[in-house]
Amino acid sequence: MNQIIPPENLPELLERAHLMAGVSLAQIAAQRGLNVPRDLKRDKGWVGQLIEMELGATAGSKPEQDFLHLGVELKTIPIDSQGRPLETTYVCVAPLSNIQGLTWQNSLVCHKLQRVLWVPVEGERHIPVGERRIGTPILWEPDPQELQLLQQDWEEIMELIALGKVEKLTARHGEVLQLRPKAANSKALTQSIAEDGSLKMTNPRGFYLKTSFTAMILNKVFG
DNA sequence: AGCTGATCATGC
DNA sequence: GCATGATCAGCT
Repeated sequence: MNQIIPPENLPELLERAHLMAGVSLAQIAAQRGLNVPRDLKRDKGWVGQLIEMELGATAGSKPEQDFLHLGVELKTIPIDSQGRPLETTYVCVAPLSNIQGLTWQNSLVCHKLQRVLWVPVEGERHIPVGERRIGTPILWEPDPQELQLLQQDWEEIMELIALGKVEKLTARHGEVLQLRPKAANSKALTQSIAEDGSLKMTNPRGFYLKTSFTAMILNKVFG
């Protein structure tokens, strides 16, 4: 497969992203020589990886921003016909042990969300995957209020994790950031802190942005 | 109808 | 198992 060179600077990345606006996923896939899946049931990350490829993101599973040299994290977000998010947005894995001394400022959530390039994509299931169109990209940096909301939720969630109450945390905690399972299935286990401070095993969790929060981000641009 | 918990693919 | 990319789908 022909590799696309990573963008050298931010304007170049934004130019590439803007050129994709209005284009269908089938068109992009054809350029990349890829088949379009009939649905996303077994290809949940397909859209995101397609957009990554087209923008020249360095593929990989490193816990870092997609464009580290530009300080930009790339997120595709499925939207309905009115431009509202259809799904929450996965941010990163949540640390459940060895978290002493971890602060918001040096957390992975804070680092990844410093600057995000949102690429909206039509996501309603009645639209065939190939016919779904890419929308106008949005470069977002959290404003002080958004940062404060994120930090507050993060600190509240991490505090409960530190106290060994991870099992008591549900997706209902947090205003804008939530903790949910993130694993192959519910049998996956990872180390976490127990209430007595020892270690135990629990299901891995991840941080997700709630749709009400990402809806505000998209609305700041499109109203 | 929206949300929460569960799940799918892939490369170490 | 962990981390990437996320969406699925049953339940409320």
